[in-house]
Amino acid sequence: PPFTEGLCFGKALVLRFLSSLKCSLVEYSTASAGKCEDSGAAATAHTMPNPVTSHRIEERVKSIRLKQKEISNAADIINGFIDPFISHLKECPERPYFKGVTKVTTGSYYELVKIFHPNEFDVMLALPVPNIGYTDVEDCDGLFYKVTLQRKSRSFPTPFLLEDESTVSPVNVLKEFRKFVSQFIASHYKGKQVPLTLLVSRKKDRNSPAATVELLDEKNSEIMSIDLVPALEILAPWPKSCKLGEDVKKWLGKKSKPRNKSFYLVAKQPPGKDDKEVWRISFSHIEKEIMMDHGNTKTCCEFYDTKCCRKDCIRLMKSLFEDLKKDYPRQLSHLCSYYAKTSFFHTLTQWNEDSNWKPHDIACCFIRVLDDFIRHVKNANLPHFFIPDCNLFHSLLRKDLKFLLELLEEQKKKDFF
DNA sequence: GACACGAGTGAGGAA
DNA sequence: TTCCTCACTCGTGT
Repeated sequence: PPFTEGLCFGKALVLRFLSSLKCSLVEYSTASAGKCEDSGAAATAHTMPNPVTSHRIEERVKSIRLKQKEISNAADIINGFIDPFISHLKECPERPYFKGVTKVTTGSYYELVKIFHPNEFDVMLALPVPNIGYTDVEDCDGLFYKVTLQRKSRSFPTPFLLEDESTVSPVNVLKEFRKFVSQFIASHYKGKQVPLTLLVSRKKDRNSPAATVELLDEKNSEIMSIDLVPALEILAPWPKSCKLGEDVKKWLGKKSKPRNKSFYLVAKQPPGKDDKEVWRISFSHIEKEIMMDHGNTKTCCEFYDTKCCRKDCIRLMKSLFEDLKKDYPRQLSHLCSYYAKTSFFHTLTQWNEDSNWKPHDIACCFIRVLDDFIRHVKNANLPHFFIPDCNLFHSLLRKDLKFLLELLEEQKKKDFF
């Protein structure tokens, strides 16, 4: 998505991020600090933060982790909604076409990298769709697709099709799904005394592929939300433009082999295009697998002495992003955590050895992850992790990128290096 | 073969 | 380091 305003990664912001660690900022200094160096092929020297800053980063990591008690409460509430919802979805006689859905949990909570509070949940409801064909939309770098039935089928739900009886319509699927969610909430909670109010959100992003269910307390304040995303599950091979590079396969090969080779299409349209009947590709399931099985060796994170700090690094990045967005909500409205995640995956691919991510090196590793993100901004190029030719920064305005680059370089000079 | 259920296991927070 | 809880996988029964 395009940035409509210049980004402001000012010194004050990062100061606030660091000062929230309850310590004063101590400048990074190449004179007083050593260098983080990698023993592997990806070796690039990164300036290492001094011990005080390292300590602050370690404390920050501890403070942003989810609390067990909150997780228990949230799991109670969320599963108390999701499980009956999915059962109802599968059994609803009026909408038999939802019978085959499977639950695919995605997003930061289920990737175990959610920070601060367990208040946002993402669940994809995958509809298997055999015998469909897809063609990519021009000028969208392999991110968006049109979906059609390969042959007419009486079993395929007609409410999901356009008048041509062949085009699978994201607008219709989402409309039907949202209607279903609203009806479920109305019927399931009718007459029951529940401490929370549930409603299908109307406030959020109009182009969201989800039916967002908000859970409100007695004062009508939102305490958590669930994004329910209907998705087409395509069992066919991935589109030509999508792939996992050889370096990724080598790195993940020892720990994990993505088991679910299918891919998903969700009802999200490209920004600035008139055609609404377009699907966006999603690899959330693979992203989750990478996040969970991130190690180069099979034993990574399985024992106390094989722990790594990869997940803590993305948690720190997310907390930095959240702090920035809190201070500049309008200017940073288009800055999304997916950029951090994508850049992080590229860093993991380059620094693939578990020895690069020792827990006591957390500060150094975080700087490395942040540095890599800055480099992507500098080059105005952040390739989608699964679609190498798709630049996620493509739609950003040049002047905004230039402005951002200047700020980041100033940032590096003043605070980090 | 599809589905539901439950035991076993891993991840991560708490003490 | 151990214990506990949640989420997930996989085997078993229907």
